[in-house]
Amino acid sequence: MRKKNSTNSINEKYLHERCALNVAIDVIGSRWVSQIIFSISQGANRFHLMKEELPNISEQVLSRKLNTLEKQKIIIKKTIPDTIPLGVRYILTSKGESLLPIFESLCAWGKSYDLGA
Amino acid sequence: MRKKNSTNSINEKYLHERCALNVAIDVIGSRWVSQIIFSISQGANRFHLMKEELPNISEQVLSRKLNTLEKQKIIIKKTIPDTIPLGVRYILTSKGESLLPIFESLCAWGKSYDLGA
DNA sequence: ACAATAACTAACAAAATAGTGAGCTATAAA
DNA sequence: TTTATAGCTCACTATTTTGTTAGTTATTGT
Repeated sequence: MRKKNSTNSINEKYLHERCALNVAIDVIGSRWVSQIIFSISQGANRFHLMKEELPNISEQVLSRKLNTLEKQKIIIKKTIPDTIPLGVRYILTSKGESLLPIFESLCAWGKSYDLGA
Repeated sequence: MRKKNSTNSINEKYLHERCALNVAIDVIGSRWVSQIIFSISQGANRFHLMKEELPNISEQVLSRKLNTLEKQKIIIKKTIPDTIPLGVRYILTSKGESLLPIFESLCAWGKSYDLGA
């Protein structure tokens, strides 16, 4: 649980108010998140498919990240009718989709950085 | 100190190898970092100027972030000759500069997200 | 002598994030 | 009846990141 009045929280709030850049970074800046969004965009849009795509993630962590992304309206969770056991599909919202080109820029940046350029 | 063989570290490495996007996110995804880079780009390129720009940051944290950014070759530290006490100026490398347009995209994204669009 | 400034670092504590292992619901197939 | 699948959640520990407090070096101004 987050402490509402820790300096940590206060600073987070300060940065969010200072510039929306910090809001964006708090959304995409934690582990697995960008990879999950990318996986969904590539069709790995169900829990078990993501587990295959990201073999090192634990179910608990995957579940937490998906819940957070849902709260942030980056993804929407839809149950798939008439499936047994009941299936769930995750869909990117337009907000989520609009991150994809930014991910491409970051990826390109990271590649040239890796090469020491 | 980081533990080299924690699952945490192993997963970090896995993600870096998987896609350079994750490298980029590890660079810009921690607190204050984007704001520091932006401040330098705007001319707040000395320790005491950054403290003014970011009144809530502690000196220890600022120092740590600057050292990390230097190791990552995002910034370069230069002493200013003939200043007393000795001044230090931080300069963005081309790698650092090339983050600025990405920050703008993220900022724009964050703004529309804030508005609930 | 003492305070002030610039630019830190060290030792530590607090908070937050990431990961572990078990368990749950429901159905159906072997 | 046990096992399997899908999609989780709970209580917990480990690890990492953030923040706190005090102190350092060197020089000038009072």
